[in-house]
Amino acid sequence: MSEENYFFKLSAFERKLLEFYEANPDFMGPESTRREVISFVRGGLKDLSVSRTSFSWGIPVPGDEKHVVYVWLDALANYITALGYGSDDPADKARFEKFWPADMHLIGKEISRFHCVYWPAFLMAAGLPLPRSVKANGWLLFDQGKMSKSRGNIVRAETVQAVLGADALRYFLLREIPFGQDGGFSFDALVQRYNGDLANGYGNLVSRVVNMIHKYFGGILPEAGTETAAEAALRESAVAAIAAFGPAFDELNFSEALKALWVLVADTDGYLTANAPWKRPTDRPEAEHVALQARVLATAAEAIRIITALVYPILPDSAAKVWLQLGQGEISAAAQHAFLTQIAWGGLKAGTQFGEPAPLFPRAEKDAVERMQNIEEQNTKSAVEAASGGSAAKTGTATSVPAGKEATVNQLSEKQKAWNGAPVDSVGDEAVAEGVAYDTVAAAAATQAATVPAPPAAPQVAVEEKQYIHIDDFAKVELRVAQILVAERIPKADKLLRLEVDLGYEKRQILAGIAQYYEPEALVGRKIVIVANLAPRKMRGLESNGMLLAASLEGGAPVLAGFLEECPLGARLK
RNA sequence: GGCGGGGUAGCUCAGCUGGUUAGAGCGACGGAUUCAUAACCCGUAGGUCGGCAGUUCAAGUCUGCCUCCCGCCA
Repeated sequence: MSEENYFFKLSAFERKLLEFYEANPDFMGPESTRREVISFVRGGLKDLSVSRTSFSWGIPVPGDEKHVVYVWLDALANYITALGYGSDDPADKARFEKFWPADMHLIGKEISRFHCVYWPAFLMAAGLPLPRSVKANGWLLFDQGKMSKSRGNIVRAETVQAVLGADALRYFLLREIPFGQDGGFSFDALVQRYNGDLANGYGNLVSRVVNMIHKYFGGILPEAGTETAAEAALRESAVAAIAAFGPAFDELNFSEALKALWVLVADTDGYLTANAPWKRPTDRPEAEHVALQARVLATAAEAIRIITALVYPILPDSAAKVWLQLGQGEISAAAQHAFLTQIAWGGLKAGTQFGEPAPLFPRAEKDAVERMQNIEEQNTKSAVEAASGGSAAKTGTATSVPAGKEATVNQLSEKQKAWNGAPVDSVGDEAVAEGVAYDTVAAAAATQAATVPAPPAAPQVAVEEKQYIHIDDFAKVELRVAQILVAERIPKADKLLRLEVDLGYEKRQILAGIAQYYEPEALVGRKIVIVANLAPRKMRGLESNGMLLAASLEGGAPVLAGFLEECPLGARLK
């Protein structure tokens, strides 16, 4: 078969590209990718076919519309056209000026050629600045024997989030898998990391120190007093952790950064045990013991403060809790003022009122793995059902999406071995805005971690003009007691839960936007209040008949309405 | 088939320009302890560093061949 194509004269850029790589050693990473790409270019570049006439879907070539632009030329160009390149609108132009060149394209390693060779050549040809760097991460592989029974051997981020929390997933991906390398994902490994590093390590350390400060000093941070050799050693350990963490993080070497930081966790644990502030030898005078307790606990708390500040990008939810326990307020505010990047020993002030101790990472029990597998299995089943009939569009997008996400998913499901969860839904948009290409969940998590989370919106108290309603208006609302029979997550919907409730006289399906706050399993059997005469509505293809009542807090978790005494199903509230 | 990256203790990985008994964490086992999330602390566990050959006074660490895994390309 033959057809007429337009070609991009890639061969003309061979030398320029090699010179560029030479002059910008940090452009590509990790090192393996860099070598691979350079060696590829040295091997000679052929001109690249960039149009097709054999089909019509795609963007017509200007001036020769029987051709459509084919794959990588248009795909890569999206990085800049999405930012406003080529537009006459001043706002678009300004946006392009502001965001281009991108600081980093974060991609999967299999598409490094397109981002490290073709894309720079296209930009050179157009006279545009090149992205400052392209970093390629590896794959997440699945433990074959364990999970790939049915065809759907993917794991969704929500599954892990539901059982262990999003922090746990971020931590696992960034700690377990050295950047750039392939890494295996398994629920066992995840739980092992979670229990070992988070529950037994960081979480337990925070717990013992905060508890003792409450127990021995009423929750008020005591004055550390004079430093002894032991405190000096811990301080030096903290300084070393700070020094190691930043550079490793900047190089995307998250696993090394975390490893270095966890040395401080272990040192702090060891320091506590060695000084045993909970035990007073009989020959130690009371006053002396109190001084020791003060010194040891204040020092350990300071180490925790350092650990927490550094780990914040990776464990944002947990770090925020610890920050409160340390009496430091909202960590997002500290992050905004760059307090966290200027972290140095000695930030805690004596006299600070500590918050209440609260568990950070409850130890995962043996059933955690099973629970995640069950959730995943159910999701897979529903996904398969939902997918039947809607696969036509898939093939088309697989070849034209630049970031490789769709392409990746397809390849993986073919090969039945890689893991690919659903990224948090906001990631996609941010990726475009920042000119960052996403690939696997690891990449998404990595970048999420590298980005300081946005501060929560300021609490808003709605001041509304008071409008009275008549009793008849209220009577129109049919509130009834219902019991939840079934609760399950809906594939690709991170907020919605599908509930089946029993009203005594009938059963019905209700969709509720509480998936981020309630675990489906925990809801089954609960008696709740629903609006029984709300007009039915379809969401995600499922019909919702009614709604459930919950106290809703601005930016906070909802609290389902319930009863203290027993009451029959279907009973009307009025 | 071509190019590139990998194969180090049960698991996940460190090991710079070759140099004393090959390391860390987890897991396992033994001990100690109770502030803490059956957590923490201490100690033990001995892996022919994928295989073979070579260079060298000396090789996971350099060279060649082989083998297995992975990516890109054909």
